[in-house]
Amino acid sequence: MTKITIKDISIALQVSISTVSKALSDSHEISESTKSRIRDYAKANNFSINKVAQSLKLGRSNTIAVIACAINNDLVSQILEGIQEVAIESKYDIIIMQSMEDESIERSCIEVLKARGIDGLLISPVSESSNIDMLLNLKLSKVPVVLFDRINSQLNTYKYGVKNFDGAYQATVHLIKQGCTNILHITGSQLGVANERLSGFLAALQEYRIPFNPENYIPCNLKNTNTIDADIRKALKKAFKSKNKPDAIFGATDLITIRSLGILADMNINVPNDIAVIGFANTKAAFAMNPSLSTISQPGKQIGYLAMTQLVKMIKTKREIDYFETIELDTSMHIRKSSLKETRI
Amino acid sequence: MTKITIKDISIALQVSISTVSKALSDSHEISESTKSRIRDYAKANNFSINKVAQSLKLGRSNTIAVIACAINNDLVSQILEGIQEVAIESKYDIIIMQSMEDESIERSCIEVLKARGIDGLLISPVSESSNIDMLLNLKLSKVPVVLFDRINSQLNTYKYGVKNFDGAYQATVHLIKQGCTNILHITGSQLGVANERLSGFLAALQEYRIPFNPENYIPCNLKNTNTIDADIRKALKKAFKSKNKPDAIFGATDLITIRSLGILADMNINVPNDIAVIGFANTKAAFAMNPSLSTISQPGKQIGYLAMTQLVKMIKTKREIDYFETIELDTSMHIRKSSLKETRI
DNA sequence: TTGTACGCGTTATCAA
DNA sequence: TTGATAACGCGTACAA
Repeated sequence: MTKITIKDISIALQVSISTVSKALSDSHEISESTKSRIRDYAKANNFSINKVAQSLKLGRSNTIAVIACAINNDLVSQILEGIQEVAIESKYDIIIMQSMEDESIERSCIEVLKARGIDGLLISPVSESSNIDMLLNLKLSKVPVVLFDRINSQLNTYKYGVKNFDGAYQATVHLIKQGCTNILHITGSQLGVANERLSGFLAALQEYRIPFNPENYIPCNLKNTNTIDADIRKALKKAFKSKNKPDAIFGATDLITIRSLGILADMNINVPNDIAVIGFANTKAAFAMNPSLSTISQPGKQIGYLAMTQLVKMIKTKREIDYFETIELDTSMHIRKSSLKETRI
Repeated sequence: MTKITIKDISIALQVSISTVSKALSDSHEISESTKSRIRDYAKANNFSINKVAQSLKLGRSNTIAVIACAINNDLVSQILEGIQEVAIESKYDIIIMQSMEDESIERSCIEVLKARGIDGLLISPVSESSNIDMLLNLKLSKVPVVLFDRINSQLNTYKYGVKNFDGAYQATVHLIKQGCTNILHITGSQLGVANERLSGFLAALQEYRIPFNPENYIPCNLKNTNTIDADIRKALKKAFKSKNKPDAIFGATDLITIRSLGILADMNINVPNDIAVIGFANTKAAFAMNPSLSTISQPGKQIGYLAMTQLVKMIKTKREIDYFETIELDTSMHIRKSSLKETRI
């Protein structure tokens, strides 16, 4: 048994190819009787339409693509959930790809997708300027592009992310209100959202008249867990050797914050009493940490939902769009045990 | 600027379409001079070939698809890494989809992929018998299918997973050697790999002449974290109220084990002294738990690598294959603090 | 070395 | 209500 086409059906049923085509798309031009004959035969021989030919003919594929830097984190999976929800309602197929934080992989993803004729692209770019040319080219080819999460790209289009400044500010204020005055900010050296989070952190310090010690700014190499761990461990060792020991950590990402917690446990440093910990994180395991991890979390599913909804809208209104918005949603703070000084309970 | 085709190039350069086609695929039939003229023009106008038309013509798409039940877990992301590695060398594009543990979503994924003309499919099926008909149909349409992770499907093809029995056996023996005799096995009610893991668990008990208390078998509803948490919490409460309290937990999955750890912390039950914990898990955060989580982990990347390599091989040798293997790799045990009774240190 | 002509499977236009 | 035909963009015999 091999693939069967509408031509095969037309021969078997002694009708024309166009009749079959119309019947299968439930055209009003075809009588109910022939429609059902054709449908029955199609089902019986489990015919499935050749979408490749269909795409070629129609000039659209009913497919959108998502390019994320990595899909092995909770924020991205939550975003994908939101995207899928819209996709199912709106009957779009989704292609998921990961750029692995690498501009050249990102480039080849975009190339492949362009060649494959997607109807729209959702992307969280590797960096501020990565593959701008390609994305621009897509836009010019009438393929709408919407950004999510990493919304610092120079590309002019719709962007969906969160208020990184505010989230960082709130987290820092929370720590300060716990009595912390010597807060480490562990972050990434080349992270798109790092600047805003740093700004929020600094703003909170300033607000409460807490001097900022440049040594407390700790950028890590986010390449992999080994480099992250090494950088964190080194910084913590140094910090705890100094005269005025740190009393809190504000982590800029999921991974940074979680690894910090593990390293502290390994160093036998008590959290939250010796040092409080809070950080940006969407992990579902925050609750399962010990102490349970306080987090600033992002409305991942909603980001995906909104971004995809906008993309679909742009696909359907083919008209050229020159007006764009950047939507920054609120983060939410989840205070658990890791940032609650026990004297305060 | 809109999309440009080889026809456009042929007109601009005053050559025939076929010359352009041949030139772009570096045919020896075309002179170097025309080749470079054509290539230059193509690059200058950032031409990208229409893969839809190409697929239609060639009858293949140079694309393989991966269907996982969910991509928000470390095992799956590691498997995807392995797959991507092979894909990059062998120049295949990858489409990733998730079935969300739902047979009907799985079905529509397969339908879409079949219609879209993929060259091969890697799938971790929702259940033992889910969509067997569709997968069989794909195979009969000469689209090779390779299974990974959930290799209990009735489909007859290559399958790549791990020795679940052995992994469970080792974990249980480890607990027994720590002095545990009243071990809870928390698992999933409808999990493809659950039976083998249960068997390994029971075999270890029998080996060490430890009677099995049926109450210690705790199947959870894996639908979401709420149902999992509720089931675990209920079971733990009950177990700790009984005369002979449990002294260990062997968790069947990532999520189960991690949630158990969190719930225990929440119940103020000391791990590992009150109760030791070990479980199947590939999470990178095991280290960051407190106590750090002992795990049985799977060689995810290798599973992906091998499965994809086999798939590519099957795609290239178009010949009908009727001989298949099931490859079960070794798991590895990582003993951390959660399963080490302190009296033993 | 280059060009002509056909077909992949589908939809759409127009005629019957 | 149905059918013949052209076209989507590309690759490939075959002819020149």
